[in-house]
Amino acid sequence: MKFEKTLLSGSNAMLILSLLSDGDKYGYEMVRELKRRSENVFELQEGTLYPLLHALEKSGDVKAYDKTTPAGRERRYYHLSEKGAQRLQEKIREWRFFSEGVNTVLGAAAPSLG
Amino acid sequence: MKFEKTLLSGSNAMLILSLLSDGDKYGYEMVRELKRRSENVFELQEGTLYPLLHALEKSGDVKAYDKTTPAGRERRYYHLSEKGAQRLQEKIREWRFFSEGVNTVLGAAAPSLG
DNA sequence: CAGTTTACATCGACAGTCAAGGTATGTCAA
DNA sequence: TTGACATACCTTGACTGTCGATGTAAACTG
Repeated sequence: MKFEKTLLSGSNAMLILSLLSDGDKYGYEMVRELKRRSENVFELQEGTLYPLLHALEKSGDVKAYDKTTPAGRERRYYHLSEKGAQRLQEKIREWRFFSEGVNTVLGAAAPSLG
Repeated sequence: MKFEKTLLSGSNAMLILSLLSDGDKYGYEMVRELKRRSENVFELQEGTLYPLLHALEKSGDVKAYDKTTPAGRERRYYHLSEKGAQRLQEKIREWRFFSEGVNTVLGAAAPSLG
């Protein structure tokens, strides 16, 4: 099933931070992990992810460091900072507030929603 | 409480259609009604609403007609078409699918969400 | 009769996302 | 060893949705 990409707006940062709250990860890994965790609902594009990671790094929500695998492959890992963890909690609150608001409006018009 | 405006992206059309599923309404009315129904969570801007209504009219999801109040005030009412009603149902499905996806990802990282 | 509310509308700017493309290296099978 | 594919990072230009500001005009209110 597909849904409008625009629904995603603003939630990607939250989802990224959420992934990182479970342990340090590198970009490419996040794309797969997000897809896996959401049961294929979300397919984060790299063109969205990398600029987002850079922005999160700049704002201090994540810290980046490089690491090379035994095989010799370079990876850029991201670590959730204390600030980022707080930001995640705030975003989760916002999300719940927002989604409940939507459901309230929908429920008012169509009580059979469930 | 505030939340990122960008979270709204894509959901406004659904909310508008939802309002209209409850009966014909004019623009200005929708702004107040949405605010009321969502318990002040959503404050739809007129600069967002009117272009959106025009787009929905163009796509055939709503039909517009003019009506003058006894007081002499002109109003442009919008009526949800059959096509619009179907579109609303589709958008609601998308929304539920999307929000459940988000909650799944958040839940995986923070099981204490409940 | 001045100020506020109602009512519709447009404009320029901005943020988030995407598709497409670019670079480079490791893996694996023919 | 060559060619295809997966990994891994990144940038660019375009598009969409929203916002804030602003405009216009009529009706209500003190």
